Formats: sequence, structure tokens, C-alpha cells
Amino acid sequence: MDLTTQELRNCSIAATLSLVGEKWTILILRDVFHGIRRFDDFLERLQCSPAVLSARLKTLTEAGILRKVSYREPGERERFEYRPTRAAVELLPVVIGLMQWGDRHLAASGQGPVTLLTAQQGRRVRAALVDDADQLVRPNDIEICHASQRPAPAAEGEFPHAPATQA
Amino acid sequence: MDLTTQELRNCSIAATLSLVGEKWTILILRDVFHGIRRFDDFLERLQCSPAVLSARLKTLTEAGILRKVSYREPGERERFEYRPTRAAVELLPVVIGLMQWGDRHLAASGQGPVTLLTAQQGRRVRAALVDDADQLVRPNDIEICHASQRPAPAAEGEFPHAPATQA
DNA sequence: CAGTATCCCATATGATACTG
DNA sequence: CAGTATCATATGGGATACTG
Repeated sequence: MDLTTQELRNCSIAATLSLVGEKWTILILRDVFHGIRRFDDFLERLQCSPAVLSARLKTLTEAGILRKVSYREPGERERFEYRPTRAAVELLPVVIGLMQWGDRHLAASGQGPVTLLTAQQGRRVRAALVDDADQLVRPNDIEICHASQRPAPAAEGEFPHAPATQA
Repeated sequence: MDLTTQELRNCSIAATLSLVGEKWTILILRDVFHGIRRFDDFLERLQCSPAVLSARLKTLTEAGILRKVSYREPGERERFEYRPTRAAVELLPVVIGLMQWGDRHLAASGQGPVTLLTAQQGRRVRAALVDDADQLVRPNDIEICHASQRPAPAAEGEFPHAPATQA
């Protein structure tokens, strides 16, 4: 996405956006999670130009988010497919987070065209914040600590500077 | 971000990206969560042009993600600040998800310059996937259901088409 | 301080044609 | 099928000046 070196070093958000912040990138990942693997299938669903798709797949591959795999079906010539790596799966909270925000705030019905369910029990899946004991965390209970400094004083540590009243 | 009407209607990810997918938008939200409220303070931290900042703040405000609040300190003239709404807080899984991905994959040390801790117990906070009983969900246990169709057959429902081997 | 208005440019993108 | 190459365009963004 082209940000300054300063930003990239000082902020992991900016650094990640430099890889996945381009216009079509997240939508490519969405399609990968839907099982899309091949160039033309991406192309058809995304309706972007092949040049753009090619460039994005390259970036994602070089970043280790996708993996280009050669395969050959019996009697066919060699083909390639793009598979998600573990690094891709670790972006799921981002992708699903975007989806559920849109579901809640942009879809007329308050829910979107796609639902995620656990295979085992059929429970709805969502992105959320948890602590290292896997317990749900309320946004108001979070404080920001800068590694280079002492723990922030309470007044500063307030987070996310909660909206006093609702918009 | 300028996507087709088709995309916006069919995909909440695309719809949300049309609001927050622009270059500086997520970084503005990052700063809001750091407690930044005023135009010039954003400007200083972001080092983008005032025109761009103005445009993004407008978009975010119109989307209900920020709220423009007038206030007047004693003896001073009227000022404005931009506060996060609940809708902004609901984007935290996305923002924190981006951060933790960068921490893991782009920071040399495997952890970034900023850490999030629960105020109560000082536990690390992360973005994750949970079910509606607030239990952690493994990515392999998720299946995608399209609202307009019958539940996907097992072969299709596989998700996220897990990486067989690691990259 | 808190923006708006201009000007200009880099470049991401769309459209299309071409190749192994 | 799976891309690369080319070209025109649109526009997001940088720099800067200006205003209430």
C-alpha cells in the first residue's frame, strides 16, 4: 500500500496493510476461503483485470499468505493453484470482522448473505476479542501498552476511550 | 473504495471495505483508539494531507463510525472533536486482527511495539473466532452457509479449505 | 485551530490483446 | 487455462496556500 518506513516499523497495523490493504486483496482472500484456487475462477468472481489479479496473487504469495502449487490431473497438462497458508488463516479474524461489521451496519436486515457456522454444533461464528485464557474481553477493559515505555498511567491507558453516549 | 453495486449487495466484506478500505482510514481508527480526537493531532500522527484527512473523517462520520462533537473549554472558542461510536468499537477485531498478524509475521521479534492488556488482570488481548456460546472456534470447524441456498453439501462446506501442509 | 480549495502527479485500475 | 503486455483513464494522494 506504500507507507513510510517509519509507519511500517512503528506500527504492525500499517505494516500489515501494506500487504493486504490494496483494493482487491481482501476480496481475493475472501474467495480463497470460499475454496477458489485457480486464476480464472478468481477472475470470474472478482471482475478485476488479470493484470491486477496477477500482481495481487504475487504479493500474497511472496508474503507467504498464499502458496502456489503445481498439480497435474491424469491426462491433463500441468496446472497451478493458489492455496491459503496458515498465515492466511490467521487473517480470518480480520476478514470475518469486516463481514460481521457489514452484516450489522450495512445490510438492511442486519444480517448478510453469508453465515458462518461451526461444523460440529452449528453455532454462529464471529470475530471477537479474547484474553490469553480464551475469555471474552470487553473493549472497555483493554489498555494499550507501548513496548518502549513504562506501562501507561491510568488516565492515558483508558481504551478505547469509550463512547460516552451512543451515536 | 468504489466497488460495483453487485459486490456491495452480495458481500458484506466488500461493503465494509467501501467505507474503511481506503488508504488512511484504518490508521485514523487506530489513532482514535489511541485517544486522538482533534484534527491537527490526527494530522501530525498520520502525515497525510489535510484534504485527505478531512475527506476520511467525513466518510467515517457519515458512516456513523465517528461522531463529531462540539465542545468549548472555558474562555476558549468552540472546538470540535471526533469520537468513536459503538460502531467504531465493533471494528476492533479487524484493527487488532491486523495488528496481531503484523506482530506475528512482520515484526522481527515476533511481537510489535504495542501490546494490549486487560485492565483487570493484565492478560494479553487478541482477536479470535468464537461461537455464540463464546467458545473458541478452530478455523477448520467453520462452514460457510449462503443465505439464499440450502445448507452447503459437505464437500462444498469445507472451510477454510485448510492448508494441508504448511508453507 | 480546523479545516477547505487548488494544482499536479503517480499509479492503481479497466479494457483489451497476446502468448505458452 | 494461466497468465503477461500494453495503453488509456480515473483518482487517490502529496504539497501548498488560503480562510473563519
